[in-house]
Amino acid sequence: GELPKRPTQVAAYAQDHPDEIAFGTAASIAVSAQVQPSTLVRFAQHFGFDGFSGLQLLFRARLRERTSSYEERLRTLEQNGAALAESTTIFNGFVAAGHRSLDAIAAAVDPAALERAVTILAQADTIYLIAKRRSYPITSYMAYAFGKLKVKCQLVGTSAGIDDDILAMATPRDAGFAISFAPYASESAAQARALAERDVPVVSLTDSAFSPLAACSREWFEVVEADHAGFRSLSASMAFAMALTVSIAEHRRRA
Amino acid sequence: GELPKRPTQVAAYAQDHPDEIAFGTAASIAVSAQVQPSTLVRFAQHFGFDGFSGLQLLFRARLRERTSSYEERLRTLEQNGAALAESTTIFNGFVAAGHRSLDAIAAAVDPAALERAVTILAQADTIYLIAKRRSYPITSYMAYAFGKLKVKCQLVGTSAGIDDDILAMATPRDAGFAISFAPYASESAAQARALAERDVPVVSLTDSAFSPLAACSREWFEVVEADHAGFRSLSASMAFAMALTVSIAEHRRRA
DNA sequence: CCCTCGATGGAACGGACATTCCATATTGAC
DNA sequence: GTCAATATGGAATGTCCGTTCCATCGAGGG
Repeated sequence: GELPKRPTQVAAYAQDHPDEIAFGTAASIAVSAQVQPSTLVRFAQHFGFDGFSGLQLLFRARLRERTSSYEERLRTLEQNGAALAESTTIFNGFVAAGHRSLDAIAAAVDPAALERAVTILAQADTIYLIAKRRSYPITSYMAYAFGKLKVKCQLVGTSAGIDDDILAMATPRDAGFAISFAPYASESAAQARALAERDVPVVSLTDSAFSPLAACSREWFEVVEADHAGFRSLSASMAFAMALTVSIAEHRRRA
Repeated sequence: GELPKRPTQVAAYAQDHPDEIAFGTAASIAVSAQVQPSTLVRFAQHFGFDGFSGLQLLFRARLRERTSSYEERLRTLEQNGAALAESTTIFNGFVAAGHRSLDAIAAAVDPAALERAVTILAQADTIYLIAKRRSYPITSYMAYAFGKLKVKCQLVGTSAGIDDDILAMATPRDAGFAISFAPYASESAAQARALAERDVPVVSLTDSAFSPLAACSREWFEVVEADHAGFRSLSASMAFAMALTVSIAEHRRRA
């Protein structure tokens, strides 16, 4: 609905700074939003609240629910710690690790670099997916998705022996996507380097700047998977891999 | 460090109800924690704050950071909506889908059922992992992890033809773990049912009670993966699979 | 051009709040 | 057992907050 000038100003401020509404005082918010405290009260009353405090309660409740979703749940569970079955503790650990990993990769990925990587791979004739051991499930899912999306790709690392023969067919018009985490499978690094030396562009996903993959890649991305009990969650890598896969398909569809 | 009685009481309350500390007033918190308001002030001052308000500010800041991690980030990004590269939008979508999936599975898994499933699989001689298509990466990672953990398992669905021969070797002393999502690969369902009919206990991960897997499983778990652009994230399934894998290994180690 | 009605700014008010202070209780040492 | 030091409860206090009220402003209609 339409509102007069000041109320509109308040509404906009509330949208942009919900935390401020939740935590601040009417006076402090009034200064920030450049209105009078009385305007805040009138604004709240206009929406059926008794006064500003009522509206503030709503914002606080919303904030409470937000956080109480999984962190709160974990905390509650951890309180009963000893009483919990070991499996549940482990499960919660992996769920939490997944969340943390996703947060980490969301913060780490540079949008511009991602766009460049998508462009490189979208222009490739065939995409060679290189991964061993615990990275393999990721390329395996990518291969499945690429198949659905009608993007030509070759999964490397599946059967013994013929990998290098397959990679030998790659030309500069193709591209490689390599994944390797510490301790880096030397095979993957060698294969990626071999492609790079023959001017086949390589994009990679790894876990540090010291990875051998970083050195031979046109674009590379860092993902630090939070681990639990020594095993990584793969949640973040999966999300990234899927984003890359779908983006490539989209890029091609439009081209 | 050690504290007198009332301060300890306050500390315990603060641990259990951080939101209350953040939002409430000294008076209301005093009632909830069954102490005097003055105790709260003294407690805060004991930790170097000017008064209770200082401590409250800390709790509010903590709450702010929590929520502003990924939800806030998404909101900020979405505001610039059109200006963003398509790849970044897709990437954010998958990260968000991952978070949602993890939240969903955390809420859906029954700890008791998980513990029963772990017990079943831990007692198995060999664990047969059944999955096709987009579920395959999950069992593929499980097979890798089981290998590391020295748990005997057989990955089914990898090479053509010999699957049924491998499954024919399963006895009631073994167990099966099957994953299938809609549209259910009929092969997986048939293989799981075949095991069940020969009294081989089966545990499964699927996405609805109507799944053919649910019918033939001793224990089954529901995971609804949030999707983006038609592709599921697998984040939740991965977390669950890893929890199951590690729990089984732990269970065996102690037995 | 003037009148009316809603919007706005700002001062005044009442209440609730955090804080402080002091009397009392409790603990620990000698 | 006594004393000192610390912890605790509860009332008093001064400040800040949300709210209300009123004067002024501006827009739209007659």
